[in-house]
Amino acid sequence: MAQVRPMRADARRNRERLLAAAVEAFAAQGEGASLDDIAKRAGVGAGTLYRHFPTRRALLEAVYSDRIEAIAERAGVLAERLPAGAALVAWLGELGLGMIQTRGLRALLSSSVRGGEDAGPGAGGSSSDCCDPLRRAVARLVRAAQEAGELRRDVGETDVLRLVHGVAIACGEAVGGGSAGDARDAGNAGDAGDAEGAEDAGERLRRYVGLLMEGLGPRGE
Amino acid sequence: MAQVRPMRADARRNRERLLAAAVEAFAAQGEGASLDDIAKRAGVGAGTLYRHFPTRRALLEAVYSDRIEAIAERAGVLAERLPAGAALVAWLGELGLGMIQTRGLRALLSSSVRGGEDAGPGAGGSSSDCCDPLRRAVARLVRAAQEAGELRRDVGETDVLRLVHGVAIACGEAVGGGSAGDARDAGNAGDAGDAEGAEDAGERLRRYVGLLMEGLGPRGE
DNA sequence: ACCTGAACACCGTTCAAGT
DNA sequence: ACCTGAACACCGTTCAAGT
Repeated sequence: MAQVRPMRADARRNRERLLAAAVEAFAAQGEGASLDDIAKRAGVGAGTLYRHFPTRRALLEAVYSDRIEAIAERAGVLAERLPAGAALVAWLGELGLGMIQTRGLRALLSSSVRGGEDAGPGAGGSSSDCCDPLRRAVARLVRAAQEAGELRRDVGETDVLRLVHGVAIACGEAVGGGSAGDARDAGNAGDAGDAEGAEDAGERLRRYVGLLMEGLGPRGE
Repeated sequence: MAQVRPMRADARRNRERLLAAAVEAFAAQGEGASLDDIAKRAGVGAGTLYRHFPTRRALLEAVYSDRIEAIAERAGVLAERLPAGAALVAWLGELGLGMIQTRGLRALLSSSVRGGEDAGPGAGGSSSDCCDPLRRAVARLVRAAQEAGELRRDVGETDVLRLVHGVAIACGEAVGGGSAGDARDAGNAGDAGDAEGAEDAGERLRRYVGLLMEGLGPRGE
């Protein structure tokens, strides 16, 4: 499963450089950043990028897999410290926050959760997916919350993951991300009686996750 | 505001042809369809496309504005026939269905609802937006539902619009859309106890809107 | 075994030249 | 007043030639 022979020194170095350039590029330009540009900034030929990362998705995964695993591991911590329902809410908040702060992360979960589309060319069955740790994490939290009677039993992990993803999309970009044209707190403020003045994406996320969880609570079960 | 002088005959004809080609292209390839291709299929030069529709968004709006207005008008009909809360739910279902069936529609509402990003280059303030009819429609339904005590008062039209948009994203593509590689009912079925066998995006949408509305109901107000 | 960079196909956008 | 299509800059991807 792991590399049998260690990589040649120059290959290893090029890989590092590519990853470093990609981190910067994705942060600055979003998940659609020019691959050619990344190769150039890394000081390697375009072919070298493709040799190490055959698809854009492969590069995205390499860049964000650590982050994804870190988020997944938070599930265990929260599950220990909080009652099942609260742990689920808290974890969904953290996941959502990660997604609104990091476009690349959102793109990755997006293509994983929506199935098909662009889940990678080699995705015959479900095979393995960099978001599997998130899947496992949410599965545990969901099951625990259901057993504690704090979550309706007719929703699955995929439902929850999908809904959080949707909610994160709904919240819009976090400010200070990097794109041009910030400082737009006006927008549609003073709409009607909207509780929405200078609220930012993070606050919105918390609010929406809260609403969602009320809908997910055990009704007249 | 409207065209002062009527368009020259050839210009008018080219416009029609472009629109027809765009409808087909967006339906087949999604909102990212090649503009060059659209011009070619319409039998006009690339410059002509840009003369009539200076941005991709302008073309999208021209293609889908009728559809948007039709959806907005449904709000009035539903408001007459149903209690306020039910009317809102039904209308959100229709809007969501439109979005999961028509990628171009989703793209349009997306850039309108998420503010910023690509709301068009000439968007200084909020100016006018092709989704304004939807805004007005949802505003009426929301207000009515709140006055009837069937919707919490701390959510605004924009919240509701955003949430439906998110839910539609969460549902994924409708089958039979046009993309390659359908017939994927397996995917992650048999997950755990997931109520998710061969469920399609439409059913999911209804389910999610239902969940959402339970969360939006007046809690212990 | 790995790297380079030219080559190809494609796309969006502009603009001088036409009618 | 409108149209055409060549031209330009850019991007993703491949592959022969190098070391």
